[in-house]
Amino acid sequence: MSVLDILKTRGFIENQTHEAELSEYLGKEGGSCYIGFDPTADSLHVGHLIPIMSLAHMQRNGHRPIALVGGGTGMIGDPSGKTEMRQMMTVETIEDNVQALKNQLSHFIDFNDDKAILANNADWLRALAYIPFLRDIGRHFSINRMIKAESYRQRIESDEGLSFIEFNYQILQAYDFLQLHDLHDCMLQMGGSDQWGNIVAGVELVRRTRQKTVFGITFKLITKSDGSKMGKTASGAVWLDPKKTSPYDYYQFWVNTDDQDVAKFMALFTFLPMDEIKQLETVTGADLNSAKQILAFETTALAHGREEAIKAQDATAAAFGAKEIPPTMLPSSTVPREKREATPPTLPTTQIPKTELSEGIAAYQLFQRVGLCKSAGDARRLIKQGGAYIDDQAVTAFDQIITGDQVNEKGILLRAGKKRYHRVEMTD
RNA sequence: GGUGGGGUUCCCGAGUGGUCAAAGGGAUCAGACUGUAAAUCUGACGGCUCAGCCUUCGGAGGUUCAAAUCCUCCCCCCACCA
Repeated sequence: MSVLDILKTRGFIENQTHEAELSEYLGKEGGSCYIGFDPTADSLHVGHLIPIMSLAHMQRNGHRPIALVGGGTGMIGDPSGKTEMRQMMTVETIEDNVQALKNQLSHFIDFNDDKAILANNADWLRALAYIPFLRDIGRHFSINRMIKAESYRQRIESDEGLSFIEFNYQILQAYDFLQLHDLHDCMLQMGGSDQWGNIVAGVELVRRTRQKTVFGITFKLITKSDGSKMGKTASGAVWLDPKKTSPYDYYQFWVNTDDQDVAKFMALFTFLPMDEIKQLETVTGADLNSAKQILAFETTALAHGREEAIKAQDATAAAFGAKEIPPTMLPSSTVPREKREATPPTLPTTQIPKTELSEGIAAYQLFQRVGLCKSAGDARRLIKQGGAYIDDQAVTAFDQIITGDQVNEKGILLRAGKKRYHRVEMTD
């Protein structure tokens, strides 16, 4: 089974060029493919996992993935799918982001011994000479064709319009493909479905200038069962950077997957074998929770390492109760299945001086102070509605006084609702 | 540049002088039910030293006992025309 089939059955692929040739190319080892990443943020997020996982699949099947960071194109901004002009970024910011990207990608892809390449299109784009570029590359592009594309047309008709540099984005991206083809023998570009136009432009440019057939694949836009885009929560994107989204929160994000999405996400975001994932279809009701634990464990282990995943699992057990995971479920997963002694989770903690605590703090002020509630009024409401707990005891009065006597060696455990915890520690 | 229509609490959107902290919906947060899911039901949803008070309706002034609502100037957005 070639990677192409794997990606297809796991639900990655939306569209592709050259059905037969591409299948043949990926059927034998030693191929190469690339995906572009925009260095517009200092961290990747869950939305980037589809391209990342697909590169990882490529590598696992004997091909060499290339992650192309848009150090050059990031200074322009891709108009595809955007309705506003992008903010231009400084060179320094982009350099920082490129470094961060590589760190995160290396969790999924092995960059050692040139088994994968991190390329930066700044290397060739910044040195570009305008006249030769127009002569050699620009002449292959038709304005007529480009302005017919939906993404450009929208922008052209809008009041802001489309600036000349943005208009060149597709040409530059096509040129990237050409460069990677020349430098690394790269024959395949993959990308989001909004990239189809840009990818095809690259395919054509290589054909015209090198008389070679190269390929393109676009990924499906992954939506949740309710139709919304996946990867966003109320508090924003779910980041791969542990400083921006803690491994525990990352794990929780996956545990909270909708029932209907579990199998789909398992196929896309883990490497567990498909025949085992298929068996999930017969799992219903509360048993699905075990599947979600596995999903969360596997995804967290990929992004943050096995150790962090175990910590997150234990913290989850402490907060929500430990459960055994049946050995028959996804047997290939190396998730710890036994019911273990729950260890206290590494929860966000606030330290409060002893002197202050001995005077006593009203419960609602405490909840506000640690950030569980955004205002005193918010905290009052929470308490009034019975959603505030201290050491698993519901707080009954908003002005209940908390003093140092109630602090044991572990501190006080505050809880808002079912899922939000915060620890208070007393300091001298 | 001209003409017309707008800017309301996180978002959409009602509100044309007092009964407006401002309808309705969405999002969100609690509670119930559950399986840390979904759906449903209930409640909350500007701030505070909370049966009271304070600050909000693009900005600055003004009229009035009283303004989101009326007047003046300014800023921004949208549509059509140029």
